[in-house]
Amino acid sequence: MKQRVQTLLQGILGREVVLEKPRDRSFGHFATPIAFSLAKELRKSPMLIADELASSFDGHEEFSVVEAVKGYLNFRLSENFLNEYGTWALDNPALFATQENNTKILLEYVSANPTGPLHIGHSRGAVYGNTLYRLAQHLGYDITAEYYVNDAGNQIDLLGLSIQLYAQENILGEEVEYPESYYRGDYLDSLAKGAIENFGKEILNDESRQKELALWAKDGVMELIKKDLADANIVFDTFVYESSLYSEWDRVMDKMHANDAKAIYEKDGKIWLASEAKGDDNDRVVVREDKRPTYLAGDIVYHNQKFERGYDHYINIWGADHHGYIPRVEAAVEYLGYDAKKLETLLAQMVSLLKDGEPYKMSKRAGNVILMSDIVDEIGADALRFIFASKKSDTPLEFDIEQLKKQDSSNPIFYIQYAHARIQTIISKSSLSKEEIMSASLKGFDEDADNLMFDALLLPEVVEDAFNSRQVQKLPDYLQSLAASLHKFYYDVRIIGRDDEAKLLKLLLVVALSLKTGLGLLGIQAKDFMTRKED
RNA sequence: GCGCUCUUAGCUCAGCUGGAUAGAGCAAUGCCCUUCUAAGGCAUCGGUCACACGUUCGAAUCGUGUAGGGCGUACCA
Repeated sequence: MKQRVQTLLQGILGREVVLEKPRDRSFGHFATPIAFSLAKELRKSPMLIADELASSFDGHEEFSVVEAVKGYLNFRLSENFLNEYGTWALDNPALFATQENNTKILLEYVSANPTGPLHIGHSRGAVYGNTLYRLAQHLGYDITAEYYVNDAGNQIDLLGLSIQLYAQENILGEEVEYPESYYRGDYLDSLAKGAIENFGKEILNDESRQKELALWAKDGVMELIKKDLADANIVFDTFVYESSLYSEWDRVMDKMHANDAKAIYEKDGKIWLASEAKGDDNDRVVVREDKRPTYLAGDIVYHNQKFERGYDHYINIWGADHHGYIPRVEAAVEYLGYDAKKLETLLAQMVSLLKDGEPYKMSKRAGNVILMSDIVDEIGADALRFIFASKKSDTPLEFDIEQLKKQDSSNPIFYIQYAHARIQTIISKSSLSKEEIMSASLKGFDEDADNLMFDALLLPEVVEDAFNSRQVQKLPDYLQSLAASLHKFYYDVRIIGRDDEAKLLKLLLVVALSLKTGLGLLGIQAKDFMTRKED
């Protein structure tokens, strides 16, 4: 809608135009401060310029009003325009707010180590990534959601050890001395029991079999993680296992070397990536003295594989604690001969927790980890998703655990759900048939109704903007304000029994479509009915 | 020390590429259920947009500096 207006304006004015939404709706649907920037070059007052511009819009039927106010040029869209658009949306609900696009995107997110179930800190990146994914799909992008499984390295060995320790203490009843680091949690119980079934009890005391145990257990952990994700409506298209990549390491090193002889070099018995020349703080070790590749080596092979698979754009969503890692991966991508600009790394900032006003440190060792599944059980996946989707992902976030757990009706998600449910209730109580409602026209509304429809039809811009700016919180913000408009309208106007019942109901259907589409993009199902809250 | 990032109402956060009087939710106070679900509506209270300087017709927004917080600064992932 905005786009159409914008291209229209550019056609008429013959230049780029900044279009904004006036704070006060009485100024119109859209406004532009164009006259201010023209004032300087034309050496005329903005008021005068705006007046002249306004008159050049005579006879354009998309607008009902174009007027100059204090130098601003304000536009109001015409009834015909809004009626046509709203009716089209109701006739083509699946197309509403969609676009055509054939850009291929690979989105990697979550990628938590397979050493335990997801905790609350993972939720943020998970919800953020999945929301971006849904937005992109809706906008027509060919997007693939991928999970990189770090099933190699120390943390996997640690998983094996942790299962052994748990079993020794809790199943075999032995005295256990705990080392510096190990994992802890209820999930180890079923893994330990499963291990006994699979391998026999001997494996629990055999230090040399830790790796074997861990490699078996990681699949079980991945199942837990997948279940946590699925319970929050988060699904992946592909999983890539770090362990499967190292066989390609030599080929990838050769590739970098062929592109740039200085990319990789040996020093002190180790192999280094010359990332400093590409803007990193230091060069980085990729193969240690004992020939074991570092984590970076795995990531280089992984990114090479990503680029070989041939996407137009790559998005990684990482925890903010990995931000120092970006330059070295970009350096590697360039040495591999690819355009590092195609790789976009977004950081999901940390979630810090409070308990009774005091900082609460989750520690796997202390066993006080707040699991994502705890929160989903407590408040539901919808509420969890809404909380994280409505916060800007790149600012740190503080949560009081108790408040998080008891978030019920104070969560704005219920406010939005209720708006949708209210519409459904009215529709079902009306004696009018769907056909009668749909044949009405969305014209002749008073100002309040007109504004409500305009608000509902803004969804496409919000969706596009939320994705392009990677600021998914714009969508929940919008839905909340649309729900507020609806609630107010509901209170002010008793619809059933009015002369213009049919077209008001049709208007509400447009609002419902917008709410439902928007919620769907957040991975939340719109509700047609809500049970009354008990006091 | 260096790099990145953040600082807006009592709390949690919005505020789009500079634009019209600084916004929401929660909290606090008051009002509205014989009306399509009160999980709702209305009203009040609450801000030197961390601070300073600069750019501009115009700054919460851009630039520089200062203060404070977070993260990073691994041959850990």
